[in-house]
Amino acid sequence: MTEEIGETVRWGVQRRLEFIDFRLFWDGRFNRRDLAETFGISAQQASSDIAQYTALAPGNLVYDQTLKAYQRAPTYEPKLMHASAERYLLQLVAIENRWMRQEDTWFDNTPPIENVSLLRKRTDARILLHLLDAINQRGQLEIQYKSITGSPEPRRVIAPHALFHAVGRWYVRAWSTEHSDFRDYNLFRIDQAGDITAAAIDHTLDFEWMHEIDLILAPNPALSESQQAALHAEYDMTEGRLVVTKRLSQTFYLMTEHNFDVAPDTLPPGKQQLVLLNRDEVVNARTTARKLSIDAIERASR
Amino acid sequence: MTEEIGETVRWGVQRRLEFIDFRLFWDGRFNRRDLAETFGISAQQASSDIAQYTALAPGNLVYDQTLKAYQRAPTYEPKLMHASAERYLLQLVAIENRWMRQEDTWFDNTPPIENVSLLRKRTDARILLHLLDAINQRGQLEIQYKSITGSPEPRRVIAPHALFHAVGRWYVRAWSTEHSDFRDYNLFRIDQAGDITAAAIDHTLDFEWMHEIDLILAPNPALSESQQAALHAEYDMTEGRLVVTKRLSQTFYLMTEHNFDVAPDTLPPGKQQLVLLNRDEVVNARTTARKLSIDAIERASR
DNA sequence: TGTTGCCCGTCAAGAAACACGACGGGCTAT
DNA sequence: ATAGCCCGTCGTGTTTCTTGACGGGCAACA
Repeated sequence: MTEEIGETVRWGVQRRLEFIDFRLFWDGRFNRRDLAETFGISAQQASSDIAQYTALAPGNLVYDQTLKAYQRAPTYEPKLMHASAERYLLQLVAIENRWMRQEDTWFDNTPPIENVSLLRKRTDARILLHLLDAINQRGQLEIQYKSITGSPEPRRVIAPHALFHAVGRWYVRAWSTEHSDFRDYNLFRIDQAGDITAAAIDHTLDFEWMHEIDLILAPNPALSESQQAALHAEYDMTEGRLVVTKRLSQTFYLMTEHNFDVAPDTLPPGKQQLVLLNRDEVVNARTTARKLSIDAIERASR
Repeated sequence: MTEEIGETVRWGVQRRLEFIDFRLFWDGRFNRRDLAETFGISAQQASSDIAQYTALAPGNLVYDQTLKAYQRAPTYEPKLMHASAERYLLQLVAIENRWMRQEDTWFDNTPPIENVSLLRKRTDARILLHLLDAINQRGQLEIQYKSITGSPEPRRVIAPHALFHAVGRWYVRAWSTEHSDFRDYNLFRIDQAGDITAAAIDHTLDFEWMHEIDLILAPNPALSESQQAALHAEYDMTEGRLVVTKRLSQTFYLMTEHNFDVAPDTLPPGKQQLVLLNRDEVVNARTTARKLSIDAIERASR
């Protein structure tokens, strides 16, 4: 981004030109005052920035004297920002969920937007920090964990090696010294994290994580023709098939999310829009990798 | 953020001090070179920035001559950034999904992180732009829509008034002129958007959207004691209950997401971790609001 | 029909930030 | 021992920005 327009302009100027482009794109209008206030510069400097932007992209904006604001022109073309709808929407959700503050973004009036999911507990940044440090240093640390499987002892020592996001939750993949096993820990359930010490485990022995498999998906044939066609387009399938490559340990979450773990005809087809064609292969590969991993760990510790 | 430390420092300097804080917090280390390159400033200027940061927070960083990098000191306390774990994680997902570029963030080496969900089609930023303009102008526009219900005519004229996110998808709430009805349209399924004209509908007649209801949730009693306790903590319940207020039209998605629309004992309790205690009340309120809305629209159009 | 207020723009002078060049010190690898 | 790369600092000149002053256009108010 910094080098695209000209090497000559400084970083701060570049950001302000980008701001103009951002506002024109999303809001369709902005003020000299907006520019001056969000960046803490004088009105004169803002004027000169606007002049500079106009020189770069003459057909992008028009000053409306009645509205007292610059407006997006019909011939507008984004010049400095690469508009990503997902990024924009993501920021709005982040604002609504109080993950970011509106002042930290460039939005003026946030459009009417809502997030329907249930708000779970916030993840503690310091705990995440400890986990990341442990991953980078290949270390282990003690955590306090509220298990849903009902394990009575909340304190465990784990050696994490990766983070992942599945079904709306964050997990850390880690070696458990108590269970002599690689497991997934829900970040929301970790209450405390202790100091980091050296870990003895080799993470490449986590075969369920290291090995990947192709999941072959298709629209549920119980759906109507047109419904299947809509899914075909939404998931960008080729010839009625969608092949995604995932780590073995992560296939579990995809199967949960899309109800592949429920027997057919138990649920209405609307709740099983996709079917997993090679389900047995996936499940077998997962259990096999688990066995091989346990054997390899056993051999390594001897 | 801009005003917290000192009114005297300029916006650009503030951002660079924030960058130092960011890197110390998440990576635990940074270089003078990192600072100079990400902001396009000279090494000398970077040195002076580091000196300024050190004056603000003396106990936060230590220069390690062997590593040739500044390191996070044990007494580190965040000074300029308000660390939000969710924001951090969100950015990493955005990078992985190509919604943002790594150069646009302040990350050095992104930690091992993955997103397990199926990648759906990208939302076209220009379509989102048209929808937002229509919402702001209270206008209507023609869209091309791939319906999953199998409607044969893909072109519709809608008057949108809000966006929302549910179960991993984005929807627009809009009046449909063909159906004389307020409906939800999946953003992924909108292929084209036409020009905006004036709309004739009053959005306050969308009773299913305007009216809210309390959903009373509890852990599934079929789960074990400790499993219920874990859910209690994760959702921050009080006395075994979680009350969330949602718009009537949005309750549908929560019921889908948490399988409240499946009869009890059909699924294993692990797939119905929460139960909706006032399910009948919610469903009745929804259908009643729909009837009232249709009547009111009919009266208004006479 | 002025008057006020709030936009915008521009010219000129001084302050602040920043770049460039040059120099010195410390560590590591060859 | 030499080279290379990291850090810091002292000058000097350039760019950016601020402050102050002035003028024009539109809308709301008496």
